[in-house]
Amino acid sequence: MSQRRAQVLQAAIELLDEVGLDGLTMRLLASRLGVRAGALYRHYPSKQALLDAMVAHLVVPPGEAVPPPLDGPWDERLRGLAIGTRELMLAHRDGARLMSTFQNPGSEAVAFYHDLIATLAAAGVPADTAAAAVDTVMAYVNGYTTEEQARSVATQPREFRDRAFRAGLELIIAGVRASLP
Amino acid sequence: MSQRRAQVLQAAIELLDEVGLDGLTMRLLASRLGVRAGALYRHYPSKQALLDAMVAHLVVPPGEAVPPPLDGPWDERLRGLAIGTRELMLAHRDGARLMSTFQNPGSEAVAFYHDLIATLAAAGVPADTAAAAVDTVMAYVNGYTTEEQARSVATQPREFRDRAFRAGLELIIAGVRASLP
DNA sequence: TTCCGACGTGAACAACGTTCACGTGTACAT
DNA sequence: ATGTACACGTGAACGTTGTTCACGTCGGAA
Repeated sequence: MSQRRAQVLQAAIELLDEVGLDGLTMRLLASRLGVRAGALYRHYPSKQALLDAMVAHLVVPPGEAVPPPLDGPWDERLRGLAIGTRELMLAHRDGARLMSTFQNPGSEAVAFYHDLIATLAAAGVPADTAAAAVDTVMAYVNGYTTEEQARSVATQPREFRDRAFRAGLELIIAGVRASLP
Repeated sequence: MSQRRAQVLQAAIELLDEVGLDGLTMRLLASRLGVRAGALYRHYPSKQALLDAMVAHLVVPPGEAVPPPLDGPWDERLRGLAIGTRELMLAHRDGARLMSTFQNPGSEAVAFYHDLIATLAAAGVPADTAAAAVDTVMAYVNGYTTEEQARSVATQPREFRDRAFRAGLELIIAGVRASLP
């Protein structure tokens, strides 16, 4: 990766936290780099490509271990997936909306999914229920966090929102547990 | 409501299904009505106001009874809320995204929520769990349907997606049931 | 020295939401 | 019949957006 390319990416992420996704303009980003808008297209072919790069960079922070535990009981892994994903989204302004602009799941994430589903199945969860559980948790995380960040500047304190999120998550996990023999 | 105002609203909804939310332009909508873009501002003060009116019109289709049953067992009511909301979103292209541009919950919806929470509580669900259950279901419906509609032109047939949605929903309901004494 | 590649400029293009002074026509009251 | 009020639409513009492109500049390698 080109040196300058990385600087553009870095500046874009910083600017996102300052002005939000709607305020993130090619011209504003360029001016932050002391440059005109057209110059950015030397490094990224389009704004969408830049947004994709931002997602990829935030999802896999370099030099950081994979957050969710790769072993352990199925419910802890499911919890780790949900909490870790939400943490990732909350780490930056409009993080959830930004993530939803990205569709390529990435082979690493896909592998993690399959492994997680296999773990659930090994714990006795019916095969179709295991897949449904992972999808359900992801849909819930996405829906909850998107709405949470859309409600402008946090009407409720973080602790409250954490508790509500955990409550819903435990509800789903309890549902999965109920499907065990 | 002015006659013309209703025609603009009607045309906007039809155009939404043809070109999607991103293609829904004031100029295109105006040309569909045989008019210039500026004329639309006689009827709606802004595009956002028009989008809000579209949501309000779609959420409460005139001359149609309230879809979710107002009585019955708590799990059927929860199911009705989830399925009905998803049905509403799927009724039009980009329906989920359109709904999420609207934030005023509307007093009617709020009343329905409180009534539903009371029903859950009456059935023995702990008070905080009841509120969490409704929030969780709504977050799930939003997350699932948004992702479903974002995946361009339905990679999977409707029947499959219905089954997957129901599976996740039943998972949450089972989780609520597990909290009963 | 020459050449090449990375980088940036400046001006433009099309499209967007929005505004505004200015025209219509229709209906109702005088 | 005349005047007036109102609903509706025009046409042109403004500022902003993403994007393109011919043209520069500058440093290092051949």
